[in-house]
Amino acid sequence: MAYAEQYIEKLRKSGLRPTKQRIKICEVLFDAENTFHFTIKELVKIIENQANIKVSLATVYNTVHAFMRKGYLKEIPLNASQSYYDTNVTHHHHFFDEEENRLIDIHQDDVDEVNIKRTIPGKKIKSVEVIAKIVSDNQSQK
Amino acid sequence: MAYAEQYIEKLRKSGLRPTKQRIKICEVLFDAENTFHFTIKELVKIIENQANIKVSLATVYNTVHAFMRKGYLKEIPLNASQSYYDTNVTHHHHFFDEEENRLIDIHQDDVDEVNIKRTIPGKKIKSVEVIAKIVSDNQSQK
DNA sequence: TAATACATTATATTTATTCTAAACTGTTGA
DNA sequence: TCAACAGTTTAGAATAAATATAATGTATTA
Repeated sequence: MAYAEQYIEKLRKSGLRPTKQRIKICEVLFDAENTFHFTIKELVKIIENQANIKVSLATVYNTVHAFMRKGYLKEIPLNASQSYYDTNVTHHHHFFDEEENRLIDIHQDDVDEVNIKRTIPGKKIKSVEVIAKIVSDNQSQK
Repeated sequence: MAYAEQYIEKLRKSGLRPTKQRIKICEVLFDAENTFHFTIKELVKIIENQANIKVSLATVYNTVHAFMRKGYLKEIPLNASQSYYDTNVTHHHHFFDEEENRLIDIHQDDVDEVNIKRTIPGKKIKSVEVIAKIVSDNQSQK
């Protein structure tokens, strides 16, 4: 709760009113020592477990989208039934373990700069994401 | 229709019965001179427009999934409300134009090999996909 | 502190996708 | 060739994520 002030500041600076729901969501997302991945469903569950306040599903969606627009969160490009979000907004990539449905960060230093030689007239590259799908490495493979 | 024979062959080889619905879907997907991207909804529309036969939505889903399992199609990793599929199953990457909701192929030669230095014990990399999001390049930007 | 613009909420709605169970069809082997 | 079977198609129902709605509540402002 000690961090509430800085979240109020953060929200205000980006033109979002610091409501108690948004501050609570900030605490869940940005108090954590490490960045992490989540789905809306998981986020709702965390809020339910650690908060005394009730936050409606619509608010969670709205807030997550607002935070994305402000660059506090990013969406991980994955074809999953639910969207995955990342509190780590620095430039990095992901392994996706399809067997365990688990995302693992790949630090930027662990991937050579992705250099795309082709350009599209009138467009510029906003972001580059690498998704490496991984599966069990059964030794006994041909 | 001249290609029907080869589709029958293709389906049979992969253990799928060559039904008239599947052959029709093959014609739509693989007769095209160029590879292309599509959503289920778009595929249904194409089939409706160029076929005399009626194919139910469930069959389209089943067939697309069967073709994916066989490696005839692949899914493009994108957080979109609908899944995007690609008839180009060779190793390549994509631009995604968020403003126009448009996918553009990036040929493998236009991207340096993505070399991931990190490994996960017991796992091996199955596929590596690069998604480059592009936006309008307004000259007048700081 | 009143007015107002923005937020939250419960609920309904939308939409993609999956499921179901009955009817149908391609294949196999006699 | 045909019966039997396993795989397939189908319409419609079910599911679930995400979005819209509209009434109520709250932060901001002057």
